Formats: sequence, C-alpha cells, structure tokens
Amino acid sequence: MASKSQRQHLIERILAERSVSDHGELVELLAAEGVEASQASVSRDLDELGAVKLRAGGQTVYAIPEIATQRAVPLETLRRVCGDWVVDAQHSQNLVVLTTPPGSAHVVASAIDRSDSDDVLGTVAGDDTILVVAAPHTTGEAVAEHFRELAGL
Amino acid sequence: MASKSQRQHLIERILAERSVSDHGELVELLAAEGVEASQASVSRDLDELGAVKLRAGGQTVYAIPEIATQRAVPLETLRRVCGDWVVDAQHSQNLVVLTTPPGSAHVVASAIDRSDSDDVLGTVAGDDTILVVAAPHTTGEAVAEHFRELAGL
DNA sequence: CATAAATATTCATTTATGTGAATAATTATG
DNA sequence: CATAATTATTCACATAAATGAATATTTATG
Repeated sequence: MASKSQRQHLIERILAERSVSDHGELVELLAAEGVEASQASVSRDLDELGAVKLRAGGQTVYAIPEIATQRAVPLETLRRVCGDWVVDAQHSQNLVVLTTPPGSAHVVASAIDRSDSDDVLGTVAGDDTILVVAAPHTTGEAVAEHFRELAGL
Repeated sequence: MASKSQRQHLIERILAERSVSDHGELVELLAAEGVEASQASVSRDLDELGAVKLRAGGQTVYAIPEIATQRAVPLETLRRVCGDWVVDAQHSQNLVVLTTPPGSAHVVASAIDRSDSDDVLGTVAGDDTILVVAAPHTTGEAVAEHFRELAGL
C-alpha cells in the first residue's frame, strides 16, 4: 500500500499537471499510477490538502491554492514537530519562549511560521530558543499553553 | 497518559540533571513527575534516545551523548519529514536533487543534516530544492533511491 | 423545484503503534 | 564460573489512525 502522504503528494502533482473534474476521475488517475484509493479517501485527501473546486467556463477543476502549498503546515504536522522538538514553553507578557534541543530551533520556528496561526505574529529563532510574538487579541500565556498542548508538555 | 515524546523529553531532562543508575530508578523519577511507565518502556526509550551507560568510579550513570541531543534525528523522524515534504528525488553523478513544496527545503535539509548518515556529506538548501552530496563510498543513485524510499515515492 | 450527479460522512474493519507483564538474554560481582 | 542484578525482547493486548463500502448530504441541472 502506498502511504497516505505519498498518495497526497501524487494528488498534488496530478492536479498541477492535469484538469481533474471530479473524485472519480482522480481515483482513476491514481490507479493509473499504481495507487489504489477509494472516492472516500480522495475526498478526505482533497480536504486535508486544502483543495478548491474552480469553475472556468462550465468546466470544474480541482486545484490546490498557492497559499496551501506555499505556507500551510497542517496542524497535525505542527503537532508532530512540536512534540519532537519543543522541550519547554514559557511566557512573559505577550512573548513566548520555546526551548528546543540545541540547534533545532529554526526547524520548529519554520514550521510555526508556515502554520499561519492568527495567534502568532511571528517568530525569531536562535540555536535552541524561539521567541514567539503573540498577537494582540490573545496573550502570551494562552499561546504558551497552546504550544505546551501541541508538544504534549 | 503522557505522550511518548513527552516522556522521552522528560527522561532527557532527568538524565541531564541527576545521576540515574538503573531503569528502576528512572521509573521512580518519572513517577515522581507524574509520568507512569514500565521498565520495558524505559528500556525502549533509552534505546531510542541513544542513551549510553557510563561508568565513573564504580558508579554507573545513564547519559545522552552530545551527539545524540545535538545532531541525531531518529530515522523515524527523518522518514516523517521526508514523507511530508519531499516531492521528488533525482540524481546526477554523486549529487542528489530533492524537491519540496516552495519554502520547505531548509526544513528538510536541516533534518537530513542532523541525521548524520554516513552516505551524505552535506546539503545545501534553496527555496524548494535541496542538493545532497553523496559520500564517495556510495552513489547519488543509491542515495536518491534511499530518499525516495524514505518519502514513500 | 424535482431529479441526478457529485461530494462528505458514518460505520465497521483493518493496520500500525505503543504498552506492560513475563521472560530471555546480558552484564556485573563474589 | 556461578549467581544475582540488570536490561532487552517477546507476547498479548489496548489504542489510535487509516480505509472502503454504504449512505447521507450537498450541489448542479433541466
């Protein structure tokens, strides 16, 4: 069985190269690449990939928005990254300090940056420390708690 | 239940702070922090964390080598990172070109750098492309195939 | 607005992962 | 080298994630 992520990458590539108008067609194209999947799985995949249905001149076509491929890190991924690398999460005022193993800070910060949460204005990463600036509408405390939850701390 | 990664981070912290001479002691220290775990789990954790048993003057003490905390990314983690972000892996001579979604290259390259494989001399990451230099004793083809396997491609 | 087509969701099942108890294997010690 | 202490592994089980078939829901179309 092909892995879920492999299938989803393949879907991304297929959508970038061809026009796909419905789930059934995508199921067939996947099968042509040797990947078996049901319409139900395709539906879930498109949802998880953030795919949208475009209508251009009577034709409907699925596509993955730039914003989805360029930025969005799924919450599930952010959770894994934080679980793997975030050792501690403290806060002071609207600033959250995340601690990671030495040298790992920028990996985590990059994932956070790409997760485009409304609660985070931005991050700055050192070697084993990340400063996370909480947005005005929330608090450092709440954001720190959020990261502790993500990291399983 | 505390997550596995939480428990393992806690073990790292405990070992950094105190002298732990056997699994049973570590089980107790974990319990004192509110984390229940059996000796079997502790054994597996220490293995996965790359812990070593040091002997200093009759005393035996567990520790996690610098190389483990600073560099080693577990194969399992590298597999997840590649599965999530590596879209393609091609090679030419001893160079492997990995393709990722835009902006994600450095996340993957960082994980590869920290996985200290003997087969990889080093990486250079752009925006959506990583150059991986294969070591002399192997080939770009073999390394590319390795990454395809990791990524589920 | 009725009907067909397409898509999302539920449910049951499979598969993968994590776990502790028991035990095997290893390592230390007299 | 025998024995005790420690550590790794096996096994059975629990939990979570992924999946397809069936079905409910939504969307398009005459």
